[in-house]
Amino acid sequence: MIDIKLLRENSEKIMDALKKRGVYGSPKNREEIPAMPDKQLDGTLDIEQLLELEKERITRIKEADELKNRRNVVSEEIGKLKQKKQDAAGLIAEMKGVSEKIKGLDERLKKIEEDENKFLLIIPNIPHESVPVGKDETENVEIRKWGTPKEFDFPPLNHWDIAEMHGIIDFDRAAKIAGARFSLMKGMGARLERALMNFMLDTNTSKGYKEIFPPILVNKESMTGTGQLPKFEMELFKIADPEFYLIPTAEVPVTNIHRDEILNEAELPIYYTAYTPCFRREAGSYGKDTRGLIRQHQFNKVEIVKFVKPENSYDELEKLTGNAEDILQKLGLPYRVITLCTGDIGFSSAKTYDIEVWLPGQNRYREISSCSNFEDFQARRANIRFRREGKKGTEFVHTLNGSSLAIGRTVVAILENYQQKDGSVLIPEALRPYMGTDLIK
RNA sequence: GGAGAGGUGGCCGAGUAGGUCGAAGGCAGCCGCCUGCUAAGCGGUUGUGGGGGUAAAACUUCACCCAGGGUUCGAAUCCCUGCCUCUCCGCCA
Repeated sequence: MIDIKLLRENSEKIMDALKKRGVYGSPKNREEIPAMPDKQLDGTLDIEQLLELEKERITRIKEADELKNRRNVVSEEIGKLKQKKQDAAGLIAEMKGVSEKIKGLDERLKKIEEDENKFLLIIPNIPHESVPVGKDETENVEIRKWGTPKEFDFPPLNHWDIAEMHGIIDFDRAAKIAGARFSLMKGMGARLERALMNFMLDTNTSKGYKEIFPPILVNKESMTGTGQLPKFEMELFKIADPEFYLIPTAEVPVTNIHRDEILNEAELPIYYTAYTPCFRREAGSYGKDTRGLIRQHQFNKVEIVKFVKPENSYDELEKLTGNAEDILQKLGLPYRVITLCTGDIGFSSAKTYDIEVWLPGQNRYREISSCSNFEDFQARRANIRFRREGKKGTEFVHTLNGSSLAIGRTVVAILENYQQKDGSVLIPEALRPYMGTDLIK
């Protein structure tokens, strides 16, 4: 959520920044940027209208506060009169009218605040100045590469062919049990999934991340806190009765650990790592990645989440991205890091690096991790603050998170990168203690 | 699922025949004083959010005693709903 005060004082700047990500901010801007993609456009977003509401809010607060003050003073008088057994009927009658007015003003105020909130909750974050301006994923910028894609002296197979060969992933039966976009891991496949989970958690905890195992069903407040709601309900699985949402990433429960809390400066930074299953509707992705493990309704992921002081958050983003890269390096998987441009960055993020792993079966890089700095966007929504030593008042923390890594896609990368001519799959050195073998054959 | 108890400030804990309660008291914290050090002691101070005000403060006002409604001139105190916690019984991984 962006700061209404900031918006009040810098509305032009903010609308300019939003334009870079393809969000109009005001209907009059619409013609100025006709070439932008429409995925983030929202006809209801009108910041000028919001500012009008905000003006009225301030006026109504003044009116209501004045009346409330009068009521407080007079009510006290009435109390005194009554104690002295004196008549207060006139004052009571007057206050009856005052209370009616207050009620009306408070109702209007409540409506204004609700409307403002609806607006604010669907305005995306402002991109950081270092984020390249661009309209969509074609304008993302590669910033570094690690490793070299292996040259095969045979045509490399897709991971689903390799998996089928060894009977370690059973998509047909998964479809029978649940449906499309589910997988059934068996034998060494199941073991690989578990080995990766432990390897990633161990690697992260050895770097000072505290291990968390959170709820994977969460309430609406948590989903709103991290930014999934209200705008992206269609992408979530929801349980109707009682109402719960299945998390699409551990980011949600783990960031919400400190919702509505005031932390001490000395506690920061806080580093968490968590394994969870993740659930996504993948609405609108029909026809994309229909085979294999790449796009599933349920997948496993190890996530890292940070709560930091504002002045450190961009350093922390670099470190966090480096931690995710380290997992890939330890596994010997070639990858590249890209900076998402303003048109491709996520709703809540101020800056995002995607890490893409090389997949020989697809002959291209595919996203395996996404590392973001949300600055105070989530903290403001979730009301996560801290108090500086010796200073009064509070500030919002900055939150960050990144996958380290998506486990299903890591399985894909290992199967495809480590396949051998005879169909067997070598296990990366770092994983052997967890697998108890060096080869899937 | 059945039967009860309860949710007050960083913590503990008063406060129910509604009236001057943002809330007694204690602890912890902070600032002074004092004792050659420490402890004890003395005085003061210490919440969050919104509005006004200011260069920034000071200052001022409104709201907040789980949340949301209601009754009333006036509610931490009364009524309703929800959420959460705890105890007992049943059931259960």
